Amino acid sequence: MGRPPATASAETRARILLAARECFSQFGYAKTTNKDIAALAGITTGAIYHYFDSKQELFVAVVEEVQRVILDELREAVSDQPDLASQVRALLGRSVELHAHDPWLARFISVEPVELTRHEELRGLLRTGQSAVFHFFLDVAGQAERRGELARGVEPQAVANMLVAVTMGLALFAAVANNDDRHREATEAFQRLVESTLIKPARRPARVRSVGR
Amino acid sequence: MGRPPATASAETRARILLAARECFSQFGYAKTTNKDIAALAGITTGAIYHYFDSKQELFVAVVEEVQRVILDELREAVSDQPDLASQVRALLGRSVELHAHDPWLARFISVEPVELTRHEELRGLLRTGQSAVFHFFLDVAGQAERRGELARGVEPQAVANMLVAVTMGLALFAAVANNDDRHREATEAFQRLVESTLIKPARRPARVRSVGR
Amino acid sequence: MGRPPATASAETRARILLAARECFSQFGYAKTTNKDIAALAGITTGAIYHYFDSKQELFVAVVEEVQRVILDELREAVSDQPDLASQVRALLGRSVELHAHDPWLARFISVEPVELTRHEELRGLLRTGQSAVFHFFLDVAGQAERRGELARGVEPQAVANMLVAVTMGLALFAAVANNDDRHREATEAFQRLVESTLIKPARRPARVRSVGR
Amino acid sequence: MGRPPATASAETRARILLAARECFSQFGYAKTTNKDIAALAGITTGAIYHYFDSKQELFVAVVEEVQRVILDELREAVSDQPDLASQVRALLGRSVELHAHDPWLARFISVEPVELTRHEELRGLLRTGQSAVFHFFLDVAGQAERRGELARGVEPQAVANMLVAVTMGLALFAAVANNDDRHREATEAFQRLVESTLIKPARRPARVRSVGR
DNA sequence: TATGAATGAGGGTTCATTCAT
DNA sequence: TATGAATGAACCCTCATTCAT
Repeated sequence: MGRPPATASAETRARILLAARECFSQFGYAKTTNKDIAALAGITTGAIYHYFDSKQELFVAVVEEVQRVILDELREAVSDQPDLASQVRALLGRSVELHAHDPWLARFISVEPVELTRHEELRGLLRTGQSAVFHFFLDVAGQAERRGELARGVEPQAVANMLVAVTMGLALFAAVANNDDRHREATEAFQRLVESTLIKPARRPARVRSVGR
Repeated sequence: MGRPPATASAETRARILLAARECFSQFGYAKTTNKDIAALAGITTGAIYHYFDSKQELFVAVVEEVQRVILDELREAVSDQPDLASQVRALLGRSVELHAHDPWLARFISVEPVELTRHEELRGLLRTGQSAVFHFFLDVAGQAERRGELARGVEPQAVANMLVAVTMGLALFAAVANNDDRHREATEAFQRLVESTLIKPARRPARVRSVGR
Repeated sequence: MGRPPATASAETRARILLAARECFSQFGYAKTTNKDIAALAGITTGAIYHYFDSKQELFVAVVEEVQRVILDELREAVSDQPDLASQVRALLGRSVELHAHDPWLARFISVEPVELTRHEELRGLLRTGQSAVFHFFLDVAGQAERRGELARGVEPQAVANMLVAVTMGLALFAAVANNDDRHREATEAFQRLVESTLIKPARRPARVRSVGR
Repeated sequence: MGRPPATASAETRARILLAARECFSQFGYAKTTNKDIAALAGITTGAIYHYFDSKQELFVAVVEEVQRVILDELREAVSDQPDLASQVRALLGRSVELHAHDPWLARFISVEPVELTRHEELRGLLRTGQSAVFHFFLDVAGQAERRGELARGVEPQAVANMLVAVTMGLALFAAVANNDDRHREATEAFQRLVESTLIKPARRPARVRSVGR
């Protein structure tokens, strides 16, 4: 209030973070140049270094910010949902909204784990774990198990893994298709799968067989 | 197959393609250097240019090769499967096998669409469409619809989209988790979802509501 | 001295000069950054520009200040010494004291001529000549000649050149060895040379031959 | 002989080393740019990296080469000289010749220790010790002691330190004065000091007093 | 007087690409 | 066919300098 420069400064920093998020989402870490980010933020490349020590640090700052926002969204979405199917529906719904409303935010979460896999320098800088989202899904699946919603022999961990994979896959699909409607369609189809209303039950239901080897 | 005297030249070209596939899978297009590829192929960077006009051309050559192989695998996997659930199981099973047997091949299919999105130069060079896999899944879903396996109001396109998304998601998950067992678990969980044996039916099944907005 | 109410401003300026002297001595002109100097002076880089027009001007200000101080020291040291050998001893002794007491001041005089050679921009800005120290030594040698202390055929200029070279060499040595004791040892050895008490006279003294070509 | 490319390559490498030696001597490590070196060597900056991993490695390569050459010169100069005074004369004479014949080589040895002091990154890369020249002088002084040429109480180490300091000082002087004649004059004056023929003995020789503290 | 945000030029370095051999 | 020397553009980053506050 009484400190305009600090305000302006914080605002610039936020603009850089936002621009970086968009560029990294769109082009990936390696292809994004400081010039891209600076141009989008309306500054020059040198100014970035007043706020972040390096491109690497900027990337992890984006990661940490996005993780925080996404986790808040996810947590809020599942609260008050009575069972797993509703929770998943809520999550997917929130995810679709996010994609429509802030594509770069949503896409970033499918970009981030890949970049962290590719660039070990980045992994080392990340203070928060990489697996925050996984733990969230593990929580959700664990609670479902405790409520007796999982079929016999189904491990919560496996469900969490699957949900992580599907979430990333849908985010990736949204990024690649670049089409909100197709994204919603795909999401809805998955939701029906969860609710067993996608595919008509076969006459003689296939016995559960192991997948793979 | 039918040309026994495969020249040394053809062999070198194959080695380059293989090395490129691995590097692109692991590091992405931008971070992979010609030197990386050459080193892995046991040659020098200059030699690459006897076989491919540019790094870009090399990438699309890998794309086309991988698409061919993958589509063959997928087509073979679904043949002789009577219904959608079995087909999906067969696809997923084959996919898990591929990941275990040739990780770089399998991972490449989750890398490729992202790279094509990021680098428009590459998109322009691709002779085959980017959506070969999508069309394959559309076929599968269309046949299921014609067999009456899809619930009322379910569009085959939506199912295809969802299957593409889930497939990419699982491939991504395999790449990121770098753990064949977790990958299989996640895949199996999804398969149970398809077969409605993952989640116990809720007492009063939630009405099908639209997901998202 | 005669202006008691030294303003805070003058004090800041002095701090900058001192910090600059230390940084330039230690890192040289090119490697020293304004930030280094500002940090050591306890201010920010912008403030430097209230006192000096540029890094270059700051450097020459340091040069001029150091030259003044050093020349005062040297002049005071030689006064009241009856002959060349005593004068040299006095000079060297004072020099050793300076190095022990204010290393950065002393080292600066071996740094300064090199920097002026390397950066012609700096040479142009220097108001005082570069050769003040040389002229001082020329004076000393000239007086020795007039007192008949130089051997036949020895030019005072040559003696002055030699003394400049040795002085710089010892200063350089002090900076590099970073060890006051070794510096004193070396200085003392040179002093004995001047007094002909370092090396025992050879039986048949080598005839004076020209050095070099 | 039968390998022209290797020859051309080695020749380019040598040209880079030579250009680097000159630039580092003239401008110092920090101010010398790769562009300077490349231009002088008649190539582009990128080519430097075919031969040296970094500017730092290039610098230490120059150091090691120059040390080798200089030490060979010094060793050859002192061989066959019967006593310390003659050895010093021979060394100084050779040094003057070097300065006249290859200024950059000679000047580099006064630049090198300073740069190593300023840039710790360089120190870490240097495989050979920094003190090769010092050890050489220590040898010379040690032999003189064993021949009984040093006055009572004179440590060979002190003599070596002094000789190193004087040598560096003369090299510095040559670089700064940029005048072969003045350099020779100064060197000759020092040589006469060694031979006690510079200054006439004072009537009452000053007692040997400690210099400094 | 002093700050610190911002600029812009330039430095070291990488790398796809070319080409003589 | 294959090498590896060489180029030149582009990248990340630094830093002297300016200026609004």
